[in-house]
Amino acid sequence: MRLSKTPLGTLREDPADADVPSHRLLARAGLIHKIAAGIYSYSPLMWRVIKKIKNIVREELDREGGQEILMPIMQPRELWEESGRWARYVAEGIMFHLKDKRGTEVCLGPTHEEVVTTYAKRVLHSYKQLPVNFYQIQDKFRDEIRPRFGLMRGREFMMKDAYSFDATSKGLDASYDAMKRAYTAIFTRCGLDFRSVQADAGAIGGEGGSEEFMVIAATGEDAILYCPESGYAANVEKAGSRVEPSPDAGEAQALDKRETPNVRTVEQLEEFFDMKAIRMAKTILYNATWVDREETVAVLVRGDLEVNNVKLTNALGALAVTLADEEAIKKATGADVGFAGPIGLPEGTRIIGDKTLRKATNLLTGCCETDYHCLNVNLGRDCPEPEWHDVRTARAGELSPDGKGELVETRGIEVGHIFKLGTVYSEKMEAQFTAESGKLAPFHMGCYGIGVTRTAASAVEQNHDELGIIWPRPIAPFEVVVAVLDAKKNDQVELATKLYDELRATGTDVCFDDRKMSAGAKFKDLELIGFPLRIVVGRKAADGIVEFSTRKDLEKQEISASEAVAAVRG
RNA sequence: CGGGGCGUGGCGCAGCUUGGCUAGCGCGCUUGCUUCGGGAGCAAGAGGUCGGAGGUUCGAAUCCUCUCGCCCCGACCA
Repeated sequence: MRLSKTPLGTLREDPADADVPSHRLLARAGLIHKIAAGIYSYSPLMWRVIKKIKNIVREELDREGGQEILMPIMQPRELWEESGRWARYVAEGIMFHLKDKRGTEVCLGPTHEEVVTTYAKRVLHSYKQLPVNFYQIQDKFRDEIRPRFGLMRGREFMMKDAYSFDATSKGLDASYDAMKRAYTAIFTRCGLDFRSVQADAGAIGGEGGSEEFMVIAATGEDAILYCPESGYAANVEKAGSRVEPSPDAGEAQALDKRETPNVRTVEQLEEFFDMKAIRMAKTILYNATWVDREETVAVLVRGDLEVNNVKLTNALGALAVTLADEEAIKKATGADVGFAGPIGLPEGTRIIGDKTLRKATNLLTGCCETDYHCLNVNLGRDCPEPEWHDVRTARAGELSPDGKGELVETRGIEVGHIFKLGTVYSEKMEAQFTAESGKLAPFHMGCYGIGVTRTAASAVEQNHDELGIIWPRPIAPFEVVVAVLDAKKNDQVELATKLYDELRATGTDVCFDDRKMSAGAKFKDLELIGFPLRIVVGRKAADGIVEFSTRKDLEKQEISASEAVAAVRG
């Protein structure tokens, strides 16, 4: 490709709406063009990047036995009623849906479990056909509450989604492991620094394990915790840890109500009673939402710890939880904010207790009365026995759940997510096959996603400097650029053209910067776009000398044209 | 959805508070001459319903109302 013939559209200034590096640089380099919030066009060069990522994905999935298919973007409501997800996705406002002129409802697919399960049901009838893994690379649509960060969180984006069908859960384990291998190979080949972590399965649901593949980057939207000693790694939404056990407070003693005027926070209580937070139980009221109802629930967590919303949502089996507002708190406790406690809540209020409090005795808590707290509270004696769950947020510095070392925190961009769905969808949608026993059995399913466009953005997020993008070679728009510095000088043009032709002839992924422009501007453009290797044909062209450099270190080497060819290919 | 901010040639912005004549600046674009290894100089040009609708006024980018869009901060996901 001659760069004189492609619209580069590089910008000298940062676009006003971009603030993370990948968004800023992709836009400045002219690689993406915004059409609406979270909706982009890709330039010819960007499309090459995406195609390269797609090809790596294809090769590695095919290697593990994946078979590429293509499923529709528009999906009928009935299908989503079968799986029971229509209401949830509509309630969460995450799905684009519309009616056709007859009033039939369809959605723009945010994911394809329903469609693929229906397909599998039609074409897979016997255990002899299993296992099988179907995948597609298709645009996905999600009505994100807040699209942002350019390609990081779009409303229309490109995703590879794969679905495995097995006869047994053991088979599913093997299919899942195969995908894990494929994902590891894919992100390694893309040249990314990543880590796989245990994850929450979220709205996709399912009964089995789930892991996310995270590209390590400071601007990542997810916090992850890992243990360098044991290799344990998890999204904070999911992460467990070992914390200092609650101190032994002895046998239960008589409840002791104390006046605590205007003492509302854990810090104030520590001072007022000269007692550590670890001996207290915070009572936090949440408003939880289910498909058909809303309810205020009380959550008890040790004074020195924090509640994890995702764990709480899962514990309740709710769609979502939000902190109760002041009005709701007053209504539920009959007291001012800061005095909620397990004692004195309305009859029937669900109380969730974090497991760290299970054996604790003689706690300090609120008691739903303004300006009072209680000492020697014993859960189950002074209030109904809480439902015990792990609803606590793990933190860096705490011990890994395996006890082998301390947890360290870092941030990551979720580029891949693999799930064991089990039989949830196949049962709901009656997707069955004839097993070896001759009886019908539901498929054991797995589902596996890769954000293709997000992967491209994360590569930029992880590989850039103040001058621009530094594409990893396997996914660069072109691996090599041959640039004529002065496109009006015949000797330069001749040598450069010869080099370009020669490299092309040997199958090198090379483009030719034959644009007539000043040298400085040309360098800036090429550095912004980020081709990994550069051959500059300049004033020494007559002697057959060119300049070779890599985008990464920009160190220039004057070598002969033939040496340059060797350098590129070596 | 709640809170904050912004819509002015392709991009980045000024002008708006205190209405006033042909709406400016930088980048980019076109043409010519010069320049030619780190975003060149000079000259001449092209390009704008000031997001949209309604209103106030002799007069609106500027004031009022409505509306659409975009960005940033909070709960979801690849």
